[in-house]
Amino acid sequence: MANPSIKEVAQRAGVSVGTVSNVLNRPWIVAPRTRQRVQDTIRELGFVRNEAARHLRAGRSRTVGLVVLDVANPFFIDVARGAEALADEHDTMVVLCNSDGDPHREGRHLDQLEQQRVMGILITPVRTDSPRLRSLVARGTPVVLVDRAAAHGGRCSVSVDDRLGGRLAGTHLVERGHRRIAFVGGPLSIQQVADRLAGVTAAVEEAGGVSLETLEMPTLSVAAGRAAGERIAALPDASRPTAVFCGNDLLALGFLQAMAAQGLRVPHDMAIVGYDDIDFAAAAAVPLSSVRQPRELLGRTAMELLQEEVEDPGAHRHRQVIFQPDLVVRESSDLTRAD
Amino acid sequence: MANPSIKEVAQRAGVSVGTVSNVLNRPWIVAPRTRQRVQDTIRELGFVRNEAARHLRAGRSRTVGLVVLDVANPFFIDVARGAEALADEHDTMVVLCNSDGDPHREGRHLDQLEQQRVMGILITPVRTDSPRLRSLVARGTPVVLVDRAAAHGGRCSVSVDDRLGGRLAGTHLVERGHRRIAFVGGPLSIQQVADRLAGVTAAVEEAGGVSLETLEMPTLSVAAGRAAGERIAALPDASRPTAVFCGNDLLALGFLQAMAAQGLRVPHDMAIVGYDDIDFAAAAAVPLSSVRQPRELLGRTAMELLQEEVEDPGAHRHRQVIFQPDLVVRESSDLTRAD
DNA sequence: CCGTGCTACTGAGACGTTTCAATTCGATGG
DNA sequence: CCATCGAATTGAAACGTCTCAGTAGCACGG
Repeated sequence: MANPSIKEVAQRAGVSVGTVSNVLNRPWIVAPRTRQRVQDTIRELGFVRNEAARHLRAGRSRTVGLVVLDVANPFFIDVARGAEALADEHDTMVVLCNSDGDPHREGRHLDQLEQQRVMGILITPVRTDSPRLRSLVARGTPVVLVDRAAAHGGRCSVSVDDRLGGRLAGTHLVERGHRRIAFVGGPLSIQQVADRLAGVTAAVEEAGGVSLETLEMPTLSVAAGRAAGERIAALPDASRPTAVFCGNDLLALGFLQAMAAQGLRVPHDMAIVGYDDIDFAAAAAVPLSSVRQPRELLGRTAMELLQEEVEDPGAHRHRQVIFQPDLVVRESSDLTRAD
Repeated sequence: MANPSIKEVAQRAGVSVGTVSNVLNRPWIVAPRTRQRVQDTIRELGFVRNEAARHLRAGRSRTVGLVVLDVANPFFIDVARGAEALADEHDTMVVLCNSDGDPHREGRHLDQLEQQRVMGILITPVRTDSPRLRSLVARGTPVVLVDRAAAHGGRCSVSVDDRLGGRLAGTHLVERGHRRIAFVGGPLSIQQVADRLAGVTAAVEEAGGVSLETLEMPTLSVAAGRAAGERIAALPDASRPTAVFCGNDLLALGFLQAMAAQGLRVPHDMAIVGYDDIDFAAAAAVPLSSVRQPRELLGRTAMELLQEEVEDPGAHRHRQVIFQPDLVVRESSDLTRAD
């Protein structure tokens, strides 16, 4: 009635369970006649392998967990696509988990994934070095950090040079003549955000005579960007920055909306540079300048490192891959393109 | 060394495996002293439950599969969030799978999910009634259709009245005086798209004296929308439609970009109405009018129906829940709001 | 006809958990 | 002191698969 097992297939086909298993896993060692008979029976009975049993037997599953900070951010979706593309080639499944920037949620997902004995975990952690993550690794689950460099050599990581990204944005704005710049970021406890700030700070300091003020928002969302925009728009003209560098594109989009709502023109009254260069950045009210990251490549490379580690843990040496971002200048920070 | 099992915990704590299992699952029946001792041992050894074994024993997993047409579409991400919110309350995990509109990919995901013996599957199927899905149900995996009404009473479904949505958009454009309207849609094999077209068609026919032309694109993506926009922009002024209704917001955003690139003003030269009202619609170059669907509620309700079915299959009666969409008018179709 | 070597197949054991009937152990009451 | 009872604990079976040592059968050469 319910799902037939390998045993029932064996019985019906008149062979042993071992033979059915062989048909499934190493068909070439089974005589063609037998193989055919078993395959027919499988179809007839509608037999479906029980992954849980395989998994229990094998000790490890064929699943990889991917824990991201925000599924609503298309940046992470692209990272996931990259990871999944490679996973497909390895007959592996990717489970996407959303921590939403909450360490507690992150912990819950890690628990679940560890209980599932996943092959490994790709994660953009909420905090840099949680003990939870450390114990995970200690107990034998390979972890690859995504979009964040590993502090120690204890694990692999794939990241983008966020300091450089911040510097690119800062230098660009300084070169366009801005002397009052604001940085709108998410919580500085997120390493990427802190690094981007450090980058823009360095660029500004080198330039000299340029002020940089920081607005730390609780999240990296469109709503937070809108709130930040409203606060900045409320400043008197004289003290209001003329350019803003946002910690990611969601913030930038929100900020842009606020500018429109408050009647400030972009880029005339306010230049904006975002981060990530998500697809929607180019489609915004005013096309957004943004620091581009190789999103899919990030995910794909992380999965590559993980597969490498899983396939030969002995030979594997942890590596820190760091990509370079580049700046895409569009209308939001370029007066020459504006009407 | 490796992950300790319940057996090693039992040994170390000087109890039987049954007792450890009881501490884990029904702690109240274990004497406090023993319970404490076992819990200490668990912590000491870093014991982590093996979900595969539980699952094998239990016969079914605590996971639900959610198969969507396009993860890059924020609409489905919101649906997923709604589903996950409820899943959390039931201590259930959601696995998000992306069919990308490809029946083959969809089939692969369904195979994987069935092998995992998931509790159930929430799916926006590529085609209306695939045999693959039917056999899944026949073999005992509960399926709830999402964003699509079930043709027969054989399963639950949660959907939005797409015909009504199309009608709202059509009526709106007709009322604004448009007499040449275009529908830009994804493949009409997708039921939602066909229904939206049917709705707008009905609205146009009722109005009389209004022409509707259809442009069927291969996908519901920003790129496809851009391509559609370029084709329509290339038409001579006299025969070019003055308004377009796009099958979803991604198409609409792409279409909007093409208008800007070709020098056509929105809404003056071309009015645009999208579908889904994703968050980015409001942040577009010209804020998009769009037909809004209760995205999270869609996911949450689907999960509710599934849980209901799983918890008491006997008492469960399949239901078709249908929500009403509504139209959000913004600048892209409203001359009075444009500068 | 026997030994050898091969191919094809068999069957038991193990993976880690849950469950449940069976057992042990004290305490209580007669 | 024995019978009884309840609480606490035990131990084995079962879930479905894979693996591996073993067996059967056959062909071939000597």
